[in-house]
Amino acid sequence: MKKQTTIRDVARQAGVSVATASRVLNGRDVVNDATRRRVLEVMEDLRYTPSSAARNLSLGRTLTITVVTSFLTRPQAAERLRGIDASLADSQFDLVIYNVESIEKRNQYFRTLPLRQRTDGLIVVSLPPPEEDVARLEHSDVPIVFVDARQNTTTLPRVLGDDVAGGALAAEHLLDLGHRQIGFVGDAFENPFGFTSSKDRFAGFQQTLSRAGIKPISDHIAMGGHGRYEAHELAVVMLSRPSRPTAIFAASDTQALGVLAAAQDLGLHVPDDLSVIGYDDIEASDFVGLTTIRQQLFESGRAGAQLLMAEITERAPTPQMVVLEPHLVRRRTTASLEGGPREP
Amino acid sequence: MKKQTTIRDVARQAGVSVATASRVLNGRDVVNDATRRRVLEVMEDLRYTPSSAARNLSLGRTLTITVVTSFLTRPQAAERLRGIDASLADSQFDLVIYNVESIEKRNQYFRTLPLRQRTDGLIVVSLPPPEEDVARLEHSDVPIVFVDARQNTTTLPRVLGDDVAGGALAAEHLLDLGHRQIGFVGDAFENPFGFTSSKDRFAGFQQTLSRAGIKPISDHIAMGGHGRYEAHELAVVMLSRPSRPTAIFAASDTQALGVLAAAQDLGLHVPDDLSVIGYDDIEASDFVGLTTIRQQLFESGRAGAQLLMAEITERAPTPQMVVLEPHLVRRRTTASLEGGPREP
DNA sequence: CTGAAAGCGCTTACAG
DNA sequence: CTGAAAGCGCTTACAG
Repeated sequence: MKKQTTIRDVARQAGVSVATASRVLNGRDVVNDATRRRVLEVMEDLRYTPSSAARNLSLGRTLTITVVTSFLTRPQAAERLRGIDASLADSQFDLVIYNVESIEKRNQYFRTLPLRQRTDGLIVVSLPPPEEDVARLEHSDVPIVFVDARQNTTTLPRVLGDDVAGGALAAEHLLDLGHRQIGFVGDAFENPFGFTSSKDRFAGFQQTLSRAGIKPISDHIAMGGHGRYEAHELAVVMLSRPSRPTAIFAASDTQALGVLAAAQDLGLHVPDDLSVIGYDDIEASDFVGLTTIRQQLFESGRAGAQLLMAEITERAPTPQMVVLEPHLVRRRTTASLEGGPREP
Repeated sequence: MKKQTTIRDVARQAGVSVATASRVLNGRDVVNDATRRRVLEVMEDLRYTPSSAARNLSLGRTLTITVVTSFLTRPQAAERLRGIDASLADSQFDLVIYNVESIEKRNQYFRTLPLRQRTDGLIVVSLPPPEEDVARLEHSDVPIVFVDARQNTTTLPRVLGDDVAGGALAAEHLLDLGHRQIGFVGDAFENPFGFTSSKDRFAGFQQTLSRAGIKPISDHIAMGGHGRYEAHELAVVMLSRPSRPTAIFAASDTQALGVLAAAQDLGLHVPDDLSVIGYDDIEASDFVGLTTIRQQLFESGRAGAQLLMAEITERAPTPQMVVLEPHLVRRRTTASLEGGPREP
């Protein structure tokens, strides 16, 4: 660990003041051309690189954007992150990531992160803040943007998918195909993180069915953990009953994959014996030909980062909400009730 | 943007010097108990949070670990990242991420990152550094660890999977099942990033076949981009030839999924008409029952982070190499040549 | 146990 | 166009 070369070393070697060296470093145009060249040369020779800590302290900013997200490896989170990254790639900001997989971690971050002068902006992905932290977050010195984190009491800028509309889309598609006995497999509505997607998707779904005069059958509604295996088991139970549904809407593609596995176990052919539609459009869905409702994941990350950059550069709080519409992606796991795919 | 409250505000309000306030902040035990309590109380009241920039400058470190990775959303990268994150979660270090999807970005990062005093340590994931940067990286002030980045000329610490052994495992499995006509679908050996996994896996595979007295048939070797669709097309061509192989080893699970799709297109039943084995064991492989060679992705990230932390805390360069062994994961896409699965 | 003061490496208003 | 100097907010050896 040899001693760092500082701007002072550069200045001395180039025979100028540190002020001038700093000006060259920052590309200020007031510097004499010959001087500038000399300084740059010395920087090159000395392999000088500025200390970001010193610069940050002096400038009062960190040149850092922080993302708090959960379950980094879930395809949804990874894709959103990529959207954020893409949007920041050409900026001068670095991306700091906090991955949260427990309530304790979440609370810790929400409590310490926006307060510390550690970052110039915060993007919260898929983590609704606990009620008691909302006020603090709103009064934070640091601009904050929520992505896919439904929080009704806040006026902070946020990017949301319309889960209710997406659930409705799924129901419409199945209704159009002639289905009347339609099951639902999703996440438990109550969960420690306060995720609302399953609940909202179900709401849109249920509403649409009701409007079509279809009453909910409790045997056709199953809820559990957000995993393929949990969904698999739930679906096996549902599909083993005498009056099984002819179609199932799963609150996520991951769960839909579990439903497909259950159908296979039971010797039910998809889509002839059972139609299945998921939600998200993750990569695996394309692999297996799963019909699904696509969320704009990458887009949501990008939009969130852009909102944040606007807040940072304009220094004006611009509370707003961006809603990204879901779309139906038809593949091979849904079909008309009479058999054989049919255009709805 | 109200003015930040600093340690000086705390000191004044508590009636102590900033030195004492700082000692309380850092949990130094030399402080009088009553004083400590008073200071802590004031910090609470003022909602004081220390400036990391100032602290970093004063301490000469950044409390930051930087990860340079590529293709963040590929399941391999995401899982490795999670391993790193898990290992860092309880440390005081923050995780900064650079996602690289072009050669230009890669070069830029390799050139500027380890030089700047921006980070306390660097983990390079899946990105072999260009030859001309190796020397600089080796003499960097910042500890560096490579994960899954094969670089023969460096002595820097690194974590690697044994791709040659993995390729051999795949070949052995297929040989055990009685196959003799075995195809390969992988990435082009030459690629701008210098990825070597496909090449190494092929080497181990080919070696094992040779030892069994099987000569390579050029019609059974296909290489292209790292994508499901590219692999799909290559496999269709290979499987349409009169003398098609009875088994295919794909250099990645993603490509294996393409091969499975090709088989389906051609009406070939897997595993009766064709055995398929992949590499990686990504989540989707479990979904579709793909037999594959598992890499320890999460483990590799964790091991890399641990090596780095050791270097940072011990301040001693401890060049070493950790090799993670691949394992065969048998599922439903490989079977004995005679038909029907058989224990090898 | 506590305080005054120097120092970390930069930036920038103020003079010249 | 350039320099001397103050300041960003913290830490820590040095005295007491």
